[in-house]
Amino acid sequence: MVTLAEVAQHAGVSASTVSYVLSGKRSISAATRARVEHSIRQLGYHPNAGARALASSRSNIIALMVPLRTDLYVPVMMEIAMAVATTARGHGYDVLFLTGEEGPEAVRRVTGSALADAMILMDVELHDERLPLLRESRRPAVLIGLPADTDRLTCVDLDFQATGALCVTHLAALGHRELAVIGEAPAVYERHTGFAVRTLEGVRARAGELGVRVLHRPCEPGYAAMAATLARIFDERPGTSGFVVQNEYAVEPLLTLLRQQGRAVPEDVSVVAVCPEQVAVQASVRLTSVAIPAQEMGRRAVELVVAKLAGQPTDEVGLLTPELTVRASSGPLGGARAAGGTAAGG
Amino acid sequence: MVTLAEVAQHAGVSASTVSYVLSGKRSISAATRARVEHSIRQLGYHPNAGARALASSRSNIIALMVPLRTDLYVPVMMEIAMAVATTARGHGYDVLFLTGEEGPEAVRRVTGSALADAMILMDVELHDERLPLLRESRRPAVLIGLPADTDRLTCVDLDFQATGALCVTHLAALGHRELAVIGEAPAVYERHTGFAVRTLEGVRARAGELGVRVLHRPCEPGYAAMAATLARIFDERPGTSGFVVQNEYAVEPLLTLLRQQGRAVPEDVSVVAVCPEQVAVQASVRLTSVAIPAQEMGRRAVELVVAKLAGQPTDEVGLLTPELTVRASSGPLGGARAAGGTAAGG
DNA sequence: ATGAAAGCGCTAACAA
DNA sequence: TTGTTAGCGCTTTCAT
Repeated sequence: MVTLAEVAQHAGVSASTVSYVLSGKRSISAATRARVEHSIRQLGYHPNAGARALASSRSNIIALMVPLRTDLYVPVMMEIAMAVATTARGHGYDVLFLTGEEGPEAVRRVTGSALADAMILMDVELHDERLPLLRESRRPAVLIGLPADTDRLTCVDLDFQATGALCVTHLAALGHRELAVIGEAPAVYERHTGFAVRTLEGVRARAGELGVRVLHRPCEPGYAAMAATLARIFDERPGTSGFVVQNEYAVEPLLTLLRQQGRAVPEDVSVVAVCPEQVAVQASVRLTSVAIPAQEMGRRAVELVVAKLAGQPTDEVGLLTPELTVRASSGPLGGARAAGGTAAGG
Repeated sequence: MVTLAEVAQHAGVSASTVSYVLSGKRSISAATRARVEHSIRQLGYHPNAGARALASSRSNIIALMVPLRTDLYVPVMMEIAMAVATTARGHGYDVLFLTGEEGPEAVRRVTGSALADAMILMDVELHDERLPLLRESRRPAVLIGLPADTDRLTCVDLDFQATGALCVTHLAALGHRELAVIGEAPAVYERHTGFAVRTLEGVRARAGELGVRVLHRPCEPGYAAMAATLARIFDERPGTSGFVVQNEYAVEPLLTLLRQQGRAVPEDVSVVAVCPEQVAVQASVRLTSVAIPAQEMGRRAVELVVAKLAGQPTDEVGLLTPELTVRASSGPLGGARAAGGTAAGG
């Protein structure tokens, strides 16, 4: 293994000079810098990560805790993780991949051993067990998701409350008075996952303001579960004409079932989804949707972490504003069928 | 930060004793061990990762390179990554999450800096640029996927050649003589991804042996692409009655389109998928499928890496035997419709 | 069964 | 602008 000392000798300078060429923490004459850089390249030198971490007490590693659970939509998790990794590399950091498996203990282990300089946590629950440890620790942390108490915590998330409200506003404007929310799997609500709960709050608040009725039904993935859920909804509220779907695994089953029941989308029934753009666009009916900005969330989380590591102050909570894109799955209540008819607005 | 020296002082022993209690590399009297362990717990000591790595030249980190691309089915990548992470933790390793973005350079950087003790690579291409570097490097590496030349390389993968053959055997046994393979996106073949190419080889070889015709069509994700692909297939080979689908994004579009065209599954057309079990079970028709053992692959990769780190010899190539599970999407050619009729075997 | 001490390769004062 | 040097916290020989 090539060491810094060897580079120094090869370039005919002292070790510290090499170190400073690398870190840029003091000015170096052009000639010296050139010689050192040449030696570095020629010898194929890479600084030893452990030694560097020990001497500088900085590992240049950001830990990312991803949920072990599989009831959330996996591509979103992955997209966030990818965005975290690429953004982190752009700032000179590597990413340590931790699963939720270890639980709160992982926080202790990683901060205690100085394995990582900072942490990013995904899938935060409203009353997450890891938060007390995070607050104690003096290492920077950023949450992707919003817990109940954000005191001394930095968070990034889509504004799901606004998202829920936005969906209702859209459907109400089209004349729909009875809405159903197809939600995540029951387990997601049972463990009080922030985004699911907040969406619902947003939906209910806006529905109250606009005087529309809302029925909420969690839903397991798959066709069978969706069929049962849908049957119960129309049983209980036959007049339901608008759906808000926050469950990627339910989107296609819902569309297929509606089709089979002879309910045309969007002529008879409108559907608005909260999902990644790819899902909305590739569905069998192009979906009116609020996109989940997974990349943006990952990117912002890293940028906040990096800012904190640089000692810059950051906001506690950074909520991204939802944007609703109208596609083919929503239209006015009682809108015209097929081509030709110009639908009258609600 | 609590250091080993502080623990030693607190327990009234020397630093080396504490170190040996931690590593178990020499025998310690029960009394001493108890005192040391008590001090460790009381002080909340965690060994400093950097110092440990420097002194032992082992970081206890395994690097995992995941593809940046999004044309492969993401949940499989994630499941592998999760399995790698949890298995690694079980062996005392953490996982560094690298995206393909950096390319071959990442291999150099990670091995050169001693950031990781070993590497696991996903999404290996037949002639992968990273392989020469891996062979040079004296650090253990395991590939998930099978390159063209496996010399001095350890690989884990599903036996996709056998998988392709198995699908054809199943369909041929049911009497189907004209098959179509719905493949991954064109880009996957263009970059010579091993698994896609090998499946096709297996399909063609077995088809040749059994005298059935095969048409292969790559397919972009989404309904529109699938519709076009399907039209071309029936146009070219109207007698097609068996489908092998190796593209998770195409499964549901295919089933929906067949339904819309009035082709019943499995009475008119049989479908066999190569996909994760979850996809097969949750599809609108429960799919006869060969499961992709993502967890098993991740787990085996780590176990191989750990064995190599321990200096144990390992096989070069470990191929998992595919298993075909018969579900509702495949049946005899010209099989009976609906309930009642007992289908005559092919 | 335990201790003492020499590094591991690097960073960052302190000196010049 | 550059060099000298004292650690960073741990592992591991060498002693005892």
